[in-house]
Amino acid sequence: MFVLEKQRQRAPSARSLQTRARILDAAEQVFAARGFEGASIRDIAHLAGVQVGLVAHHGGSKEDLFHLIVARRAGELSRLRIDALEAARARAPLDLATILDCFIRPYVELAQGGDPHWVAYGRLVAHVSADPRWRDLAAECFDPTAQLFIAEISTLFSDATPGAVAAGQVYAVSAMLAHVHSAWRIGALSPGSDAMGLDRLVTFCTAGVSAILTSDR
Amino acid sequence: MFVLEKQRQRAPSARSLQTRARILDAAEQVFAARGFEGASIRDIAHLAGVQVGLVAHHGGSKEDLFHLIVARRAGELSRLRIDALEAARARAPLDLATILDCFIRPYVELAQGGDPHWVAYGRLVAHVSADPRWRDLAAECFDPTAQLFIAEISTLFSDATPGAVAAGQVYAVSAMLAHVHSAWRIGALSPGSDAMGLDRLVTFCTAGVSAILTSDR
DNA sequence: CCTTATTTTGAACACTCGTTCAACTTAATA
DNA sequence: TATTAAGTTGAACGAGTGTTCAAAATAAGG
Repeated sequence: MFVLEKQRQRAPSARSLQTRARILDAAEQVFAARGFEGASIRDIAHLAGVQVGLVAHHGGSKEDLFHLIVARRAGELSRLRIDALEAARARAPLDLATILDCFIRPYVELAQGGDPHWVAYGRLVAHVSADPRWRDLAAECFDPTAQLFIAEISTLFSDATPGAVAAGQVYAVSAMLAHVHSAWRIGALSPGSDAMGLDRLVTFCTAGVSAILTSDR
Repeated sequence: MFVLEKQRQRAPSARSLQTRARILDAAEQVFAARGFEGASIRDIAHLAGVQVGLVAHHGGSKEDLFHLIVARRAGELSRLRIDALEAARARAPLDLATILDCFIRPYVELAQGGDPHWVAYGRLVAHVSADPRWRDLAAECFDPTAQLFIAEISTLFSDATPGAVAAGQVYAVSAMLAHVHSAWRIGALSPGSDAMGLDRLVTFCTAGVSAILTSDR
């Protein structure tokens, strides 16, 4: 899984870093649009404007590249969620709605926002979450933060089963992904911010999780 | 999309029907396990024990075959859901929990039951629901029944926005799929029936939908 | 500036893919 | 039973796949 790279003897040139970024961005777009199997290295190379061989040079194997892309923005997403949680905690004692809002809102706003990078990354997260093939990758990139929120909820419902809290989190995450991915099913979605739908989603998740955790003891 | 077949002049032989069934069953397994892109006609042919050419003969193009497989059991799933709804209506006036239970329970029990056909079909439904590529197919196979349940919920919450009811349905379906597909994330799942987890799922969905529809007016 | 590590090219390799089809076998119908 | 529609085989087709690599271009470090 992890091979130790040969140590560099020279700093990478600016052009090399730029090319690498173009390849990773292209991979992000293509993986998001077509999924892992549907994406091809040649599509990625073409979108990045480079030769096919360069993709392997900068991204390793196709699986390595996918891993790289998913891990690249996971940290920032986690940071936004945790920052939101800490900011909310500084304002007032945390309740369930606030905790779930801090977890859900950053993802939805990024995935539905104007930045194509994050829109693509949002789809990528959904792919990773849906396919058991990426179980380990999801565990590596997203579980730590999810565990943190689970712990926060557990302190709020101290007599709830750990399994019940975990179930609530999984259901909430699935609803969050459906909110972004299956928006067309719900109705014509106004482009740009859709705070009203987001509030509705948080309402749904809060009530659902609350019902699970108060009936389970 | 639809080409009219040349009219048959002879009844299909028993062997032909048997072969066709083996191919469709094999396709169901392979599509479910690997997704549309990941599945190969050769895998399907090998699992069915036939030559690659026969798959095209009985199933048409790969996309035709996928369509065929998804549509094949959609009717029975719908019938189970609608029968459950009518049986419940005959017992007592319908409430939200009962309506959602009638929609969710047949799918979960089939997808988690002992029949490999339905286990595979459960994964297939998740694939179709997750990928916007199958938007029309999902609309054809699953929307009519979903609309029926949405209408039932709407009569219960007469002053709720249609969009809010639809959102609740989509969130509930996503939680249902996550319950079956991401069971490993929630915890070690006891093999066979898991009625306790199913009740928890219905509790979650009922509370979530109820919260949406009573806060939205 | 020179050396040489690194990046980039361009092409090839060894597959797998979905689809097609002539030839052969099976079996429904008359 | 004879006819012949339908089912089945086995192989090929062209296109596309991820990956590899020698050679050329580039640029960092001495």
